[in-house]
Amino acid sequence: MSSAALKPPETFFHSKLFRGLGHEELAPLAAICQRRRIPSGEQLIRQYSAAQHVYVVVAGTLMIERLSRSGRRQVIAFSYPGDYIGFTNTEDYEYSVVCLREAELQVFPRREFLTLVDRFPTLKANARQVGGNVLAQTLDQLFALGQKKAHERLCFLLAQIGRRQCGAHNADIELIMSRQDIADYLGLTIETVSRAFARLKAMQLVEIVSAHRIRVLDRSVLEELASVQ
Amino acid sequence: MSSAALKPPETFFHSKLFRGLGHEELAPLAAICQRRRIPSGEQLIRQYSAAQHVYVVVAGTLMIERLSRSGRRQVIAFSYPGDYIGFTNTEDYEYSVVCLREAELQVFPRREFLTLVDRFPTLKANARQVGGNVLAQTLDQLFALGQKKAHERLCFLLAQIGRRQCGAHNADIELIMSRQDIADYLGLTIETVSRAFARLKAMQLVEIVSAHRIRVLDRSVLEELASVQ
DNA sequence: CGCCCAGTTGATCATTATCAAGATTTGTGG
DNA sequence: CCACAAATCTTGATAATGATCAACTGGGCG
Repeated sequence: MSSAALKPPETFFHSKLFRGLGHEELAPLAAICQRRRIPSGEQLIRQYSAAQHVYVVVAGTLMIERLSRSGRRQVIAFSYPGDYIGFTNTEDYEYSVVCLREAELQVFPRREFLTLVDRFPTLKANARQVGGNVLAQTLDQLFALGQKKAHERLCFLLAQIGRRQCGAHNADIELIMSRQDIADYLGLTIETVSRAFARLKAMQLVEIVSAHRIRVLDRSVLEELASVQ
Repeated sequence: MSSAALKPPETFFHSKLFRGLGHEELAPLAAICQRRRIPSGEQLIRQYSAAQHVYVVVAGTLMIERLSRSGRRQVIAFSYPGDYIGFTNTEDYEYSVVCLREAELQVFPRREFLTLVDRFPTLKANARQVGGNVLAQTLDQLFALGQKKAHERLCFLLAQIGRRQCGAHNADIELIMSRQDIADYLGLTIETVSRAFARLKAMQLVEIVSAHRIRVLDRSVLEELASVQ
């Protein structure tokens, strides 16, 4: 864990949170920023623990999930580079965060970070927008779970991941998470997820290169089935 | 629509948003606050319209919903006195709001309201908490839709309404919304909702006084089935 | 009074879950 | 690098749950 104060500010450019900021804003941010590397499989945030930090994903993939006493699990989101994590308004985190693929994160003490958010209008506007995106994304997922069939929900996830990693080549979708993770994200079982993949393949919407690599053959139909609008 | 500037500040006390505020904070709030009465059935917010106002419910009940192009509907929340509405971080509302029971609202111009939020730390803390509650509530609903069976989802709604109106007598739950509204909130059909009621009755958890009045007979079991923790 | 609408109940169908078996991938040690 | 074990994923058969279609009930209101 080394201070990022010595790092060039370009490392901040990965997130919407820091878009349009000048050196006078980035410098104090860098001053309170630390770096953290999380190996795959490790937990970053434990549900119900005190919310002391805000994170920005620089590299890797993480999964946000919620467990109930009865042992049921709801996956809330998959986090990619540029996403922020832990920006809750409550005292405690209401979810756990685990690392799916070795990740690198920027770590900010929550209180100091919020102070800077208050001080810099651009940062504040960004934070508000990013916070709004989280709610919007959750509402999308809510719509998918409430109104869509299994194969439509899977399209919803594929389209979402496709949009996220469109910076890469736009042909293949890489599924870092397991079938169980997908099932718990979509409110299904692994068997139903597997059959939903088979169905999309039969519909010639996708080609299943491997269990974790999906080639989209008809993006427009995929988007149509995925649409929550 | 009359300005609330002339009204006594007690009318503000209904919402968490205004808890702990002194006169120096309430006065400028009152200065930008207007009152609005909405008749039952009328629309307060149209999906995708520009987010220009923030509302606080003083009386009545409203329903927040989202419609897709394909005609499917997801009900997102039912709003009771003390709740705020429209406090989005995006440019446009991503949902519609309709009135279920004649409502009275405080109306604040969004921009001016946010300026005051910035100026007053207590108000800011309150706004943050309330905003956090919305996300928390949406995550609860997400868990219910993803992980729970029909009768458990119904318990989730009943427990939620029970908590909201517990200021009243704690015996009966009044359901202002229709069975279709409940169905679209829980991601079910009206028939399944009806059968879920019958099941809870058979389990002796509730008594169905009338279609819109439910007597809870065993709160602890109801809460257990409703629990998302 | 009788219509209309919301809600309920019943019969049947479709979808998803569960249980079980096989296939494939991944990880590990030789 | 291969072989084997373990874990993950897929597929099949069956059961449970919820959706759909249809008929019926009951309360509110002209």
